[in-house]
Amino acid sequence: MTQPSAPTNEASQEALPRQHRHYTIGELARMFEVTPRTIRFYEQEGLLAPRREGQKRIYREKDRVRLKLTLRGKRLGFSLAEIREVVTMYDAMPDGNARQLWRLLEILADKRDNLERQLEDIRLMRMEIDDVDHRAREVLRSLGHEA
Amino acid sequence: MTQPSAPTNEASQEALPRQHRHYTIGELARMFEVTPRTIRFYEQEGLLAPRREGQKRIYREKDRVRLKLTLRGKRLGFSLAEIREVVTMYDAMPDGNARQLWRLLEILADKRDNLERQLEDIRLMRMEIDDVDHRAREVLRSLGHEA
DNA sequence: CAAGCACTTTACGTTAACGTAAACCTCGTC
DNA sequence: GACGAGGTTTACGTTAACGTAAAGTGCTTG
Repeated sequence: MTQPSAPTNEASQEALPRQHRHYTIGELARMFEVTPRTIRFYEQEGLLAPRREGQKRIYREKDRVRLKLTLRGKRLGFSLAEIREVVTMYDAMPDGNARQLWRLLEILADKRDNLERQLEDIRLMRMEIDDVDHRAREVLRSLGHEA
Repeated sequence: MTQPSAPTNEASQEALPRQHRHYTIGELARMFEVTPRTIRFYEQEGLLAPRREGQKRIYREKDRVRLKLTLRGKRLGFSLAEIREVVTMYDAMPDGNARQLWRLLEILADKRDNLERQLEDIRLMRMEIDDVDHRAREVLRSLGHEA
């Protein structure tokens, strides 16, 4: 219904080893179900830095991973600023000075704490949900009996 | 350094069974580390409905629980609108019609899916963090040796 | 009784994270 | 050569979730 044939760039690269693939903004957008606008915005916010081929943005594997991590961070409620802080420090690691590295460890510990609290929150909310679910089914059952 | 004595309302109720306690907006705000403004905002959004005593808002145990659940939901990335949908349906449960109840079950299943994905996200992000942490410590170690 | 604290309403301001629109290139293809 | 599908920049708009400020009410305490 969509692509009759046409060996697109997208398809033609499918067999390549991931490391050497590159992506257009549209491809990435479809992969992660976001809009190109979002991806450009992340670049503007310093989270991505694709190469250019003429005017067009070319994303490499590294960029794809960064986008993936960014979106995961978002789903967990981190702000773009927080995410940027980590990823940029990560990139600056090899030649980073000790102070920066300690700061990074600090941030990481912080994130970890955050995750632990989220785990607890999830556990609790699961219980609540199960409870509400149970009650709702009870009421439905009684409705069925009286009807 | 703060309260020399003064048996405040707050303190005087400390021994009461939870079910009969009531709270001012300021108390709740301190308990959950939010501002009164936030609590009023949640009321405006239909998440809370405290009784009034004259002009002042009086929160009962039920309100406190709702606030707690609301904040937990927020930490997990749910919007106030989503949270409201669940809690209002929960309250309407006893006399709710079947259609509403099915809708509720639907929503709950949805939330559960959401939580499951978050669990996976947390798992993955933990691994990433551990990895970065490890690398950072490695670099620090090497710095120590060369210094 | 003045001061101070906690509460109230009203209303405008702010920030993050994009959405949306306009106006423009640049291909391949019919 | 028109055109449609993708890409680009620039710029203003929008929404959620509050912050903040102003101006007033009511208690209780020195």
